[in-house]
Amino acid sequence: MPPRRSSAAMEALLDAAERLLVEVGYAGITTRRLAQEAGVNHGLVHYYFGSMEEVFLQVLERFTDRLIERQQAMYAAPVSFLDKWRAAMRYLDEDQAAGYPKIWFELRAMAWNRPELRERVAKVHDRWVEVLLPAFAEGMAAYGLDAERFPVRAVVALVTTFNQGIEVERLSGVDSGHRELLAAIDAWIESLERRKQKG
Amino acid sequence: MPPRRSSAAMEALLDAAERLLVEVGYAGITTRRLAQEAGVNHGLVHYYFGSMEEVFLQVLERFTDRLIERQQAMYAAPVSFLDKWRAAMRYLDEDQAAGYPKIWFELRAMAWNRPELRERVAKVHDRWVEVLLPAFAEGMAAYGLDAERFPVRAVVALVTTFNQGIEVERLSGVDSGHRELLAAIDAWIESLERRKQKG
DNA sequence: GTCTATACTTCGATAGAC
DNA sequence: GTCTATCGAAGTATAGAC
Repeated sequence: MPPRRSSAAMEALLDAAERLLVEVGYAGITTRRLAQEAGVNHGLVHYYFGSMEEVFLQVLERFTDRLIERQQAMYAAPVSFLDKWRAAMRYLDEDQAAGYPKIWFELRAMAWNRPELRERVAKVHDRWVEVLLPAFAEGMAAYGLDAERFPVRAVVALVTTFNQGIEVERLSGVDSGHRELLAAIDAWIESLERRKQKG
Repeated sequence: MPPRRSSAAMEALLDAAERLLVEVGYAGITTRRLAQEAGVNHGLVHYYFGSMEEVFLQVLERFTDRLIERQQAMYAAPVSFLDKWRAAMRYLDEDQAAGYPKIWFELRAMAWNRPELRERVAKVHDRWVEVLLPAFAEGMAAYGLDAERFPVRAVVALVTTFNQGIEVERLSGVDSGHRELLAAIDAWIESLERRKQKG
């Protein structure tokens, strides 16, 4: 019977799975290749996880746990909304450098065809929205934006969708207009911040 | 030697591939399953296409050709920008009903790990942007929006990313804030349209 | 053009030696 | 816990009958 808590081999396999998601995508990961990447015997994959299905489930679980943690930490900082925004946009590039968007969207693409995984992805999104909602409500109030015409829920939906859209485009090798868009938004929020400090 | 032009069996296989992309995703499509779904013998898959690789390539080619056609037709109509926008947003739901976003994003997810396919996806995006750019330039000018603070390229990037973000969220079973967001945008453009007709 | 039969590979998974 | 050996199923692809 495999241990319920982590061992060195288990962690090595989960780490290897993330690397392979970046390198070859979920469809290209086999038990043998996974074991090779992790530097362990392929028999251990089944010893520890029982099936590939379970491997992917635990990869998703571990990755999203960390994702939520980072999201919460980012918006918990007691700084201006502009600074929170800029920190979040910085993460967009740092995450890309670390390969996180590839990992995340490979897991999500896999989840499109597996209800158990999709449910988990939807829950992670809800947690993300829960973090963004109060931050943006506060920000919009501070900047005196009309929450009647642009409900916070709508603004947050715009932010999550545009954020994911940027990442999806990048995964396809597209980044046309991204720089201009991020610059325009930054300048706009900055102008709101200035107006606030003046008035 | 297989024919270069289409035959009934070829079309049946390409149609079947699209259905299977919706039903099981690209990773679940095998030659045998594809042939079964198309109602033809699995030997024909290799007779006509030579390999699964080539099947997917032709599915992508055919699907994106049609996609570009529809995009061009939609924005070519000689109607107000508001009407174009509403037509495009209507397509968002019609396409979903037809399963197109699932097909499209399955192909794109596959392309994340295959440079030849990714290049094609990037080209399709460029064509999309080429359609949107003049339409939005015209719209922004008509509504008197400041193209200095919000460059057309930035606005178009916002539209493509938010559009794809909505579809990606839907594929994960998420649609929180989508209704509110689309309603807010529609109301905003409508107010611009009214202001234009008054002044 | 269409179908069957089959070669060959690789997969997930298990059994059992160590 | 780790490794080797192996099973049975399923994959791609091809050869050849019809």
